[in-house]
Parts: sequence; structure tokens; C-alpha cells
Amino acid sequence: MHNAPTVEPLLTPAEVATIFRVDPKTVTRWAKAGKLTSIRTLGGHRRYKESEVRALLSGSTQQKSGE
Amino acid sequence: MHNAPTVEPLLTPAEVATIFRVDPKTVTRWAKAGKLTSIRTLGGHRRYKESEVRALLSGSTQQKSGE
DNA sequence: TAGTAGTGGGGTAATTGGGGGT
DNA sequence: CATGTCCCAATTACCCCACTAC
Repeated sequence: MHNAPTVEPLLTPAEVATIFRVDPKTVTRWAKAGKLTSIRTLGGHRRYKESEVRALLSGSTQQKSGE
Repeated sequence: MHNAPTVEPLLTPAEVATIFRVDPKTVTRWAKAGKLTSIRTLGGHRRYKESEVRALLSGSTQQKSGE
């Protein structure tokens, strides 16, 4: 088996959009605004760190039991 | 372990594809487009330099807030 | 030598990027 | 100011089969 280097799990724009229940275009705007760390493919498409997305899901705002 | 001189660690198309979160075929297109240095095996399969892949991941220029 | 997984090549549908407007 | 939608062009993903890698 090959020795795979350390890699960060990445998400596609559609994945992030589905998670946040928004349009993929909105995710792109977040990346442009610097709110999300975007890694570009060699073709220019963006990939997002899964770790950062999950961090934003549970670490940004406090979630209440009825919100 | 066999005698191995100083060589560049190579990655398979699947490895590179996993790192960039793309399809292995996409990595092949990058090689065809000259965006990636491809080393061919004697059978015609491609191998990619791990150093180059990581360099492309980090990006020569640090991304700033606001693209 | 045989078997399984990965890869190359070609073609087509879906996604994405970018700008503009609501 | 933030989000969703329409446009078009480029990039990417998935389908086939034949050959290579291990």
C-alpha cells in the first residue's frame, strides 16, 4: 500500500451548500468574502475544508434548544 | 528494504485525486493540460511528484481575506 | 500464471465560476 | 448588505471498454 501524505478532507461547493441549506453561489460568496477558506483546484473550482465547515456549524453561534 | 537512491516521492492519480477532492480523470486532464508534471511508467500510466502536488495545494501565494 | 484494482482514452451530462440584476 | 436567480463558458463527474500495476 502506498504511503499517502497527510490530507485535509475537502468538500465540494454543493456539499457545503447542502450542509448550510443555501445556494452553492452563496458558498462562493462566503469564500470571496474570506469567511471560508477556499482551496482551488487546478481548474479554478473551489474546495472547502470539512474541518472548518464543521467548526462553523458548532462553534460560531450558540445553538439553543429552540432556535 | 531495497537500495533506493534519492528520488522524488511519487503519487498515483488516485492519490492526487483524493488530495484535491476530484476525480482521477480530472488529474489526468491536468497532466494533459500541462498543469501537472506527469511521469509515465513503462506501461503508460502517470505518476505525479508529491512535492509539486503539495506546492499546488498550498499555493505559491498565500490567499488573503477577500480573494 | 492468474486475479483484482487502478488507469488510460473517448464521449456526454452535471457542476462551477463569473458577471449582472432582483 | 446578504441571498437567489439568469446568462454563458469552462471545468468536472460518470459512462463505456482495453490495458497496466501489483
